[in-house]
Amino acid sequence: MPRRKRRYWLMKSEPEVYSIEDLERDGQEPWDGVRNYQARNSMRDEMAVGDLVLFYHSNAKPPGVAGVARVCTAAYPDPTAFDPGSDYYDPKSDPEAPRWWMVDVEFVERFDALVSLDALKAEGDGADAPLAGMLVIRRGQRLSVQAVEAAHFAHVLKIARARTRVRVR
DNA sequence: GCCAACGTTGGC
DNA sequence: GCCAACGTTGGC
Repeated sequence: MPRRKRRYWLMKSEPEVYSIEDLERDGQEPWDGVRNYQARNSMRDEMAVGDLVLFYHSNAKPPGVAGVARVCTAAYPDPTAFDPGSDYYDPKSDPEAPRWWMVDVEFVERFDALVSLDALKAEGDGADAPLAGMLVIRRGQRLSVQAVEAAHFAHVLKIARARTRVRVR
């Protein structure tokens, strides 16, 4: 059986809650608390170990991609849904038929400079732009776990690398 | 702090 | 099954 092609993702986190620096420190983190069905479906049905993730800082000044993570577990039921003491408790999620699923992600890299939403938008403006059609730059896009095209993922890395080179020289 | 976008809920 | 009301996200 041919190996499944690696997929690419963008996952949002408010840095005040959990940042790329936190992930760098911790090494690995359970991505619990997602309570949106589309995001749940992505994690439960489409993610696989080894997939790469753009780690996006939302509700930040400025917002943008702060680094890269990697999916490091298969999907499993989100235990916070069963915990009455958790902010993410969902009394309608039954351990026998879990409603909410999650994966763990591990640290890969922290960009030297944030690739800001403005920078993404600047490269996504126009039909032939490198990031044209990227979901995160669309106005009103709230989905916290988004699929990213391989070419878009590569281009975001290219932006980050270009900045590093300038900074380091 | 405002508010556009949009997902969810619940009445019917 | 429609849709108005409501709640949340998240940029600005």
